[in-house]
Amino acid sequence: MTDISAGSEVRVRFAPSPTGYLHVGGARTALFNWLYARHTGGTFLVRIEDTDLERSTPESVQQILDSLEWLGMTPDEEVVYQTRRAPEHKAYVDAVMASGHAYHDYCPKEKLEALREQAKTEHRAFVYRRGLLTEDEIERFKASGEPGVIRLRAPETGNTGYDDLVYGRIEAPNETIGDFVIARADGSPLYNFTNAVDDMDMGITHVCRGEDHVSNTLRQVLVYEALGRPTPQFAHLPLILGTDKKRLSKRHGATSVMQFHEEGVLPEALLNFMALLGWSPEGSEPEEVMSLDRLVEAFTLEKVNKSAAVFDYDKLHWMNGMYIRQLPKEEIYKVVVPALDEAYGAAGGPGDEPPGRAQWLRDIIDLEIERSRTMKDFAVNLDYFFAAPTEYEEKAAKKLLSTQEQIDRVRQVTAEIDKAWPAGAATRDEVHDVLDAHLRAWCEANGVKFGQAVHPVRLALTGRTASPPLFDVLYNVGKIDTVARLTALADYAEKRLVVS
RNA sequence: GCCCGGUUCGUCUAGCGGUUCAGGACAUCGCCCUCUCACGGCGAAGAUCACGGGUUCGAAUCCCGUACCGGGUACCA
Repeated sequence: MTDISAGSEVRVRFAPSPTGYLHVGGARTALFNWLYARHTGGTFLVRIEDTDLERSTPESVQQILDSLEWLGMTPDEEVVYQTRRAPEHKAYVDAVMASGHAYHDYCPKEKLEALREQAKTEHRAFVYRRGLLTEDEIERFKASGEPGVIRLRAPETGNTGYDDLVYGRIEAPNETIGDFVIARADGSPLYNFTNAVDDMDMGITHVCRGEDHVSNTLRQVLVYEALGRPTPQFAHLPLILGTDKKRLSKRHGATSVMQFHEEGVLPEALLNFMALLGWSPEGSEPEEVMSLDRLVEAFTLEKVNKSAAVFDYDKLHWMNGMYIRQLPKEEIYKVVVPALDEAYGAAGGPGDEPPGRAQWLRDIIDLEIERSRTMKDFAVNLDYFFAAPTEYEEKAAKKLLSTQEQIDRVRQVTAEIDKAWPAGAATRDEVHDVLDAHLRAWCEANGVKFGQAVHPVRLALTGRTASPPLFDVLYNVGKIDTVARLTALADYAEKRLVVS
């Protein structure tokens, strides 16, 4: 077995089968291929493995391509579709038949089943070999009209192996491999054959894929050998698991790339996070938040791990928050303004008051940037700017508004805010500073703790106990609404008092 | 069953025979900042390096075995 000559230009490929959307496992595989290509100045290709007609769909193809594009990993050459390469596949099957490395096999499924069962009870590996059937049997099966499959004739002694760039030497005795099927009875070729043959024709130098393909790689090495062709380098990547250490699936949360998109995860953050699943940069000082350029620069196959990694949504969201805070504000507005429009329409806002709704939207978005972990958080957390709260956090209401004294103070604070609010077109800072100073002075004079005065205001305006700095919220809610909301809270609290 | 892998804090990981009674990050908890939350800063807790044998003056690091987990063993990919 020979390897593709070192030094030639790197060509890698991502080869998904279009039987569903692109999930994080596939996306991580694509990313490692893409990073490796960029790091080495090589070429990144995509091949759609759609030979399973039963399960492949054009929708899946489109979804996978869309997802890759969203992540910014577009192929450097035209996408290859396996089903369009049927003539080439047939030529290779013919070649391997002609050279005696493959043969027709007429063994019916029932007999195979029986053989498998028997092997199991004898604690042996089941391996199919030419010669399992007598000439008589072959003739009889042939005559029955049952179409035969084509099997590759595998060596019976010695070992087959290869050097995995991640796992090291992988080797198995040939007596455990057996003659495997390379083409169905209808002539259509199977994965282990097409995969190897297409990689040859595409000039792939490095096959980088999930760890679930390690065992099959041995079979593919046999295909290369049967064809007398050098093998590419192989690098297998550890699997990605869910929190229960089982293979990541829908019940763990989002698994499809587009689902992360919809949930407001930024592509850069997803990429960064996925890169750290099974890989870490060389060097003594640890890096976690890494730009795409930095990832490309630092990425090597040598630093890929062998063991499976659990997908941690918390850490992804933390990292996404980091990326949101790094984003230029304009980028955030571009996404969040339309999201707010969609969620709330023309509700709320400053009306015709200067500086106008567009600026108002930007102002309130600014308030949530350091508080958001996904792009979706904005619309959820800014709701009170678009409509007065309809309910108040129960625990806070009980604590802050259970005595007449407390309620009276809310009314006093309301009056003070109303009185102190700067007239005319004051800026946010002016409003903030003036109200802050006035209320503090009032608290001082009346022996009220600042927090005591301010907490009910927050509850009145937002319905919650947590929000951006209160006077910034006030500014964007506006004087009239602020007073109205405070009055509403006091009325509500009084009603509760009477009832109880 | 057989073949092939994997196993360091809850999670992602650093570590590639001695400078590590194991470092960082997320999550958790505490303190600071502070009108709350968040951001930021500081700190705490958290790993007998799956287990058992070797090799060695010395092992998370090398070797063997066991356990557990995963993959393959298809006319799926």
